[in-house]
Amino acid sequence: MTSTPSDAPDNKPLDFIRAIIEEDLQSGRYERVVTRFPPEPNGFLHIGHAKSICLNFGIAREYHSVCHLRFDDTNPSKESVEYVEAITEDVRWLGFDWGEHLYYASDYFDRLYDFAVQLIRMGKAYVCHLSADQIREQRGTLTEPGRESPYRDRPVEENLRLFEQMKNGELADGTCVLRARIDMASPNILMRDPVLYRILRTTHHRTADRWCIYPMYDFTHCLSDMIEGITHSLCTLEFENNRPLYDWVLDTLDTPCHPRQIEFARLNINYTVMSKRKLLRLVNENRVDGWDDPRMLTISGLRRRGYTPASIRRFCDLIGVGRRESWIDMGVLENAVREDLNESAPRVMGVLRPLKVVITNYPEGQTEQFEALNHPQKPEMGTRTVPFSREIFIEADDFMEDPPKKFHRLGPGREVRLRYAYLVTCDKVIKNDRGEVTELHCTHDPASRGGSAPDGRKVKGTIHWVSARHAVEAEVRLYDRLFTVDHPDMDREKDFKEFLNPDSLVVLSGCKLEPSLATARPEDRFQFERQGYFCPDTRDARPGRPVFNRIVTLRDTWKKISGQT
RNA sequence: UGGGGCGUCGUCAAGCGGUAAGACACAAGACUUUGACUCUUGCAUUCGCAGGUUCGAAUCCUGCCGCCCCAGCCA
Repeated sequence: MTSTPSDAPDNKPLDFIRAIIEEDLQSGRYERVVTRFPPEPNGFLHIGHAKSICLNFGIAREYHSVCHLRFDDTNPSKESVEYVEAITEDVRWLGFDWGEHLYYASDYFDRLYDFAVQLIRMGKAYVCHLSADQIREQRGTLTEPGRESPYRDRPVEENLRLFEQMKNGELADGTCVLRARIDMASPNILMRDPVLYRILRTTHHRTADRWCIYPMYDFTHCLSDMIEGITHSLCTLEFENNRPLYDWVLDTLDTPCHPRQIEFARLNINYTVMSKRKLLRLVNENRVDGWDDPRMLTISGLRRRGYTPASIRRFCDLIGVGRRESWIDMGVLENAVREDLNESAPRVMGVLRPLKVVITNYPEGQTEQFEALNHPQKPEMGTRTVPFSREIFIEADDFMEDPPKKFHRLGPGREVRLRYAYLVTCDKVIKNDRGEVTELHCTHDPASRGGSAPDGRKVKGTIHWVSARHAVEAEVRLYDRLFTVDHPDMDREKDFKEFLNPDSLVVLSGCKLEPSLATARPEDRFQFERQGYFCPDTRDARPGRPVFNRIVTLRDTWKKISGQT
């Protein structure tokens, strides 16, 4: 086999992992590159996993190689097929393909058992009857060495017999464990005779009740990597302490290859929580609408929210990979979708908080069709037709009774352009008994048909509108960050749920959308001009009852100028 | 106070002895029938701190300081 050159763009500096891989290929340490993404099926994938997925599958792609999808399913008490299915779907949706290489650590249970027996035969593992508490107690502390187990020097034959009894279900849960025989005085606590197997009578989602002993992570992971011929085993920083053990197992056992573990910093994003444990709590305690709540940074949540796979890949590309703990600003993620959707999303008009406007000098009963660009910068995306009539809706925010000088929109006596339609001037403000503006009377300039005046007068403001008679009524859901503080799970006293943002979801009903939106399909994404990007909610939208999710807002310079929040 | 890591702009992040890339954010301006997009310009005399080596250091050496990880029969 010959080494395969990377396809990575050479205009960009290599991250430290790709640099190591290049070295390994050049030095001949490895002849090819095989990676793997090894999720435990005990929860849904989130944006942090996407970083790992893009890294592992991305490297495989660059080296014309493969990335295995392997479920690390060694703890049946927390795992289930539902998670396996969700994870599979998410990885595929992100745009990656593992070909034939779908594996389960549980597929290796027989071989793992044999490796354990081998270790026992070598005098490198023993069955320990100490209780969990006793093991902990004898493990020592960060500064004191541990004490050796009284069972440490059991004869090989006895260990073999006992381990077989464990496997055969002759011993109750917790009776004993299989431990590696390494060094109770090691400064690395993980090397102080770590547990390799425990007895666990729980039905496994794949092997059912065939096993009542299950291998631990440190024993399983390195051997699974080895069995699959993985060359570079990429994981997060907290596994750095496990690397000596990873290497010990593979060095001690007679194995044909030895994958290289490389650790990188996990992804942190502010104003959210990332751990599966915390996400699970939000789900279980009904603080969100399930794992795919559009406010959650799970892959399924982002999908339902309307994020594109390309935007998530782009995000992972932007943040890079390194070894320092870092916090990425939520804005970077938002920027990645905007970048993608700005290119691809057709533009439409939708009024979220409608204010009725009557064009008093426009003939009653008349309708005109205006041609609107689907994408002003991309004529190839075509045009559509938008109906106009005497009564329309505009955005309530686009009118101010007493506007400041810099406000370019509508106000009493002010003229504004209705996008693609006419220039209109506000003549009259109608209010209810509470003093709230309920309706506007305007006059249009018939000569400004299409939006520009023949006399060339400049109108600074252009606002969007929807014909009242033709409007599609819809529910629109506006999302904001789930938490009010940048590091919700780093407060010593308060639980992270105390920082949930009560305004993270705002449901608007009675929104008025242009008629073309009546036929929106689940995969469609639109830019509601001047508002943001939106998509139909895949769970709640029904024919005749449209529901749209706001994916992300547009950048809003006016908000900054006016000092709104 | 054991061991393993990490410290370059507000946030990410290049740099690997030759005199601080880029991105986001921010600021100013241009353009604009989306206050969007796009474009232009500005934004670290300085690389956790202190010494040292060198003609020359973010890069090498020494010593401090700060932060993260490890004492699950979780992964």
